[in-house]
Amino acid sequence: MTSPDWLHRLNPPQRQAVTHHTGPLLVLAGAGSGKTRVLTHRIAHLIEVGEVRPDSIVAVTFTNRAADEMRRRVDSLVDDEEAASQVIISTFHSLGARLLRANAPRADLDWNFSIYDDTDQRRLIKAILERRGQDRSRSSINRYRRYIDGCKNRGWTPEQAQENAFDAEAEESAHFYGLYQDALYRAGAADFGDLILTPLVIFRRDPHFAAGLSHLWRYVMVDEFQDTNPAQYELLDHLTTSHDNLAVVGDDDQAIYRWRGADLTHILGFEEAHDETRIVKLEQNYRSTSLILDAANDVIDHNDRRHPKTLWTDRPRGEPIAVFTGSDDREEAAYVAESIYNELRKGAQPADFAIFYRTNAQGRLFEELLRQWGISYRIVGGLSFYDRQEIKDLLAYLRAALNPYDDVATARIINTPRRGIGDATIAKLKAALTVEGIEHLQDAAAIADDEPSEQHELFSPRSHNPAKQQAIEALHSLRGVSKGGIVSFLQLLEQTRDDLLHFESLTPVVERLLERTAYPEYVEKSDPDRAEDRLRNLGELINAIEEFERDPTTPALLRSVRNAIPDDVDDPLTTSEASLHLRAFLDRSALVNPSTGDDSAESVTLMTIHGSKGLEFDTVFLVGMEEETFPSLREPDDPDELAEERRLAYVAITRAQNRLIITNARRRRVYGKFKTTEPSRFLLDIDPQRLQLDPRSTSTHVDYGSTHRRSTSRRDNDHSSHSFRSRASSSWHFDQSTTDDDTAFNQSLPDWSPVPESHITNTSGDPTGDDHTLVGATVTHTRFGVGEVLSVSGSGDRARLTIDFPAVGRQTVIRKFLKILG
DNA sequence: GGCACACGAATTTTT
DNA sequence: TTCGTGTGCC
Repeated sequence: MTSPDWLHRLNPPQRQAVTHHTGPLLVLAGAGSGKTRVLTHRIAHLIEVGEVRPDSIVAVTFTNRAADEMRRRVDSLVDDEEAASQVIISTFHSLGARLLRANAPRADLDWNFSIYDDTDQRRLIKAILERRGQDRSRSSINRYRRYIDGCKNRGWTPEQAQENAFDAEAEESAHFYGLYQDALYRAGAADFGDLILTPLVIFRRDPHFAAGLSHLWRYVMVDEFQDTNPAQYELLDHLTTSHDNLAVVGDDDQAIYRWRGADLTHILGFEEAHDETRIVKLEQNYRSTSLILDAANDVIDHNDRRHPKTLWTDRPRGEPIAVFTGSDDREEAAYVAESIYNELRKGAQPADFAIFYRTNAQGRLFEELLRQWGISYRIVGGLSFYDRQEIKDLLAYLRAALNPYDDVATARIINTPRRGIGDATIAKLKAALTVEGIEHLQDAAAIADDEPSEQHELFSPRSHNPAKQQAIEALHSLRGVSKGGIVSFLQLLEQTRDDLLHFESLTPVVERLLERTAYPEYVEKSDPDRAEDRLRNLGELINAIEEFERDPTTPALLRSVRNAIPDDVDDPLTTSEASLHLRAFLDRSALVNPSTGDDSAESVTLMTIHGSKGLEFDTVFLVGMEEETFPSLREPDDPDELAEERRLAYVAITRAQNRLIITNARRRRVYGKFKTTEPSRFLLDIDPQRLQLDPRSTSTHVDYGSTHRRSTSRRDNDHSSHSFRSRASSSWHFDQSTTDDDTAFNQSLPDWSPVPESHITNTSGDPTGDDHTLVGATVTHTRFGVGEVLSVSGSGDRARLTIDFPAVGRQTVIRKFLKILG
């Protein structure tokens, strides 16, 4: 077999990594050094040169986005389409889910087990605390949740947790972990941690099983290896028992998941743990200008305990890093929005821009301001589509139908929409769960629905305990609305199960469910303000299901799920076509969260820094660079925590290809109250030579950048003024050709009203003549409603219209976001 | 049983 | 600011 023609396009170390087929391989890949490139090319090389079976290659990532990206690139790189599709590319969690789905009985799980996300997890913990009469405050729930997750990340079962508990508190927590695990078991459910831990437990118990799997999957690759936690690490160990073909790629400087149990020693000690490890260092950065790279190094240099490496680039020095300090967080956001707006006018593409913040909550303001400037954006991460109330409700119905043991799902929707099952009734149902033979809410509901005589026969002999007897009688005593509600609820689930048996596709099942529950009507009545949005979400869920069923990769997925079920399983709810679809879809919805907003390439990206890892953008705005916000230190004295925040800053900076703009604000609203801030130490770590203060900064804390040292320090004492005087520089987003920006800012900054018109007309570089024909027209806007046009600047789709909306007052909106009624 | 209201608490980061 | 929880009333 000859070398593929793409081999010469790789640099020497990349080529070394790609052509290394067997034995352990550690690729230390600096930011922007072609990490994904190496992984995908190595897969192609294994197939095309090594003549390795494609289905013996497993590539594991941490995020779905990374998995999707890798899939896309492998597909385009490998000539043989069929072969490419057989390579397993998956996140750790999806891989775990897949293993469990195919081997549910080994873990003593029902085929239809549910996957609990952290909301479900919290609800379950709360239910246990409730049952035990313990404190069920949020902090208590979170404490247990953190503890349990921590154990699972370490690969500890409740027994191991007990063994590792060295004080009373830990013992108590470990005990609770056991109770929690029992409850999960009874609910036929696995939480996220179990997706890793349970396969691990199977492997430990049955090494032959693990060995068999490792014979099948002979080439294992791991992306972002620095983020593996001990459980994942052990899982990899089992998967490679019969060989040591483990290729890991990572960068210790980009380890940002310590809080999720990631352990840096895995990558730092890989060489010692694996004999004859081949180490390849990728040190040439192809992404960023040298100045950006230097700034990143300024920040990361403060960390010790790193793999020694020097990242270099032959790219030009590039533009200085712009720094802007707003007088408050709103001004900061306005600055970013305006800067992007100006660049777009000059012909830049929205997709070139990204805004990175430390916490999701910071995104809101940027969202608002971008919308005001008529810039389309998308938010990646944050509350996911599948986290929305209406979506979770509908999925809970499906889960409760598929898995009657799933009490968290059942409890969620037993009275949603309202059907007369109130707190008192639910308390009666829960009270009955203490009786043997009644394990689940749906059992209890069924007893309430039954005739008393039958039940007495069934349960009386066993429950002499008067309290239990009483619990059952309480169920039987239910009458009227409550009883009716229970009857219709059970009927609803039964009908849905029936549909699952009789339909080939999931779509009609869900449509009929929506109809039967009258959920849309419920939304309209209970939440008229947001009804439109929420109904659209429900529509999108149906679309997502349809799309899933149409997806070309779905049949293969379904086949593997179906094949895993032995022939002697004849439960129709497990084997029916629609239920197969449902399980696969639920798994996916639990593990994948799509971005929200305008998802086309035509939008600016907003995300947390964590979400940005692995991505690159022409221009990056790194916002909120203040102490407490970033770094955000829970334990201010914990050096490890600070080191991780520093790596986070490093990740953020190295995402930028050509331009980096760092912003912060002098004061910021936290919980609705203003707090004054200090600049981030990470900003101060950057050599001022590389920075350039944007002259529009209304104030600044310190001397960033030598050019402006004098003028800025003077302004330090000038907190009240919003004007800016220092205009010496021509930073990239400052259009010097405009004449009265000063006035514009002076007018616009003191009050935080929508950006005034004067400002907008000023920034239009080449006025094309305003389209006044629209003045006086009636228009509608999706958010603001109907309004009347007061004035227009510009023409065409991009024209900016100032409109009087009776509902929200005066707003300036881009033409293309409006519908003109006449 | 359901609703409206007031109060208090809370935020990293993601599968 | 926004969320969830608890209270009191119909």
